[in-house]
Amino acid sequence: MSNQEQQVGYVVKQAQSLLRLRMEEALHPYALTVSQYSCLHHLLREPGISAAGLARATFMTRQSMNSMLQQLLERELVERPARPASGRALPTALTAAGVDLLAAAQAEVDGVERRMLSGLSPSELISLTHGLNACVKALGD
Amino acid sequence: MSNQEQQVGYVVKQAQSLLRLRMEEALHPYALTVSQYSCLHHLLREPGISAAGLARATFMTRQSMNSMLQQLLERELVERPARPASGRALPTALTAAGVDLLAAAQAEVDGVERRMLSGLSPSELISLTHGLNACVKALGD
DNA sequence: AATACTATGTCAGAATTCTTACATGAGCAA
DNA sequence: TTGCTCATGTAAGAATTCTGACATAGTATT
Repeated sequence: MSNQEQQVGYVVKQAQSLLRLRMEEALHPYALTVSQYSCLHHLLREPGISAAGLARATFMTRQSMNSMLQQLLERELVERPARPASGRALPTALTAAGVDLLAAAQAEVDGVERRMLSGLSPSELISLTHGLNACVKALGD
Repeated sequence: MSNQEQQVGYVVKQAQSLLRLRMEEALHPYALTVSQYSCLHHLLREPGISAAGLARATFMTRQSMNSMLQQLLERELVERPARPASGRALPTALTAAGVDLLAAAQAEVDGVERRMLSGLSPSELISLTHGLNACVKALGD
């Protein structure tokens, strides 16, 4: 293997790709994509968020998010009011079915994350998180 | 911000998304997508590789890679023989123009990577790489 | 030799996501 | 008030990537 591929950027991409693959496998029984799971996951923690805010939190465009929310609405996993109370933002939240499905799916995804970190000591995990956050900060505008 | 989002998986995704965004910006003047750049980058280090091997190295399907190679062939940045010498694999390599474009683009991308790592000490960088590689290993089959 | 298995390339179509564009509502300043 | 700016939602279309399927070539197995 070429040592150029050991550049940090490549390893970040490799880790993210593999994590996504394992998450896809874990979420398959629940008929959820990783993007859909991320959406539900964030909705549990920030109910009433707008689609645009949700898109920012999950690194998508607001157009893609609205497209995805349509599917989740049809499956009755999320709900939105027909009209905004004020402004244009439509506050989105999980339904009871959405909460239940998320809970089941999250148990699987948590297992994937535990597997990912299984080779790291607590101090190594702290170093990893610290390093990644430093990368995010340095790349932020 | 919810502390659940501080899970390592989320930070990995955040770092990768931001890195991709900065790379897109850096590559825009060269009319290269990040995927195309990754392809050219790997071709420099492993000339004669098959499209399927290239796909594995860049985390895509071989169908997508062949689709992308068509564009790079039309731009005469890469070249492939019309018929395989043996077997089915078509060995792919950079053209002189591909080497030149890659060199210019890589200078920009290297700057992005330096920026990403600018807040890390040498030992922190080693810890980060070590942690990411441990994640990859643990998630591998 | 005959068969099975694996890897590669390719085709067709679907799914996802993005880009571009426009309309609407809120806040702010002149 | 009027105009400007920003954020949100939405629509239409393009671009990218994936899934499923099939044919071919090499290799291994029986």
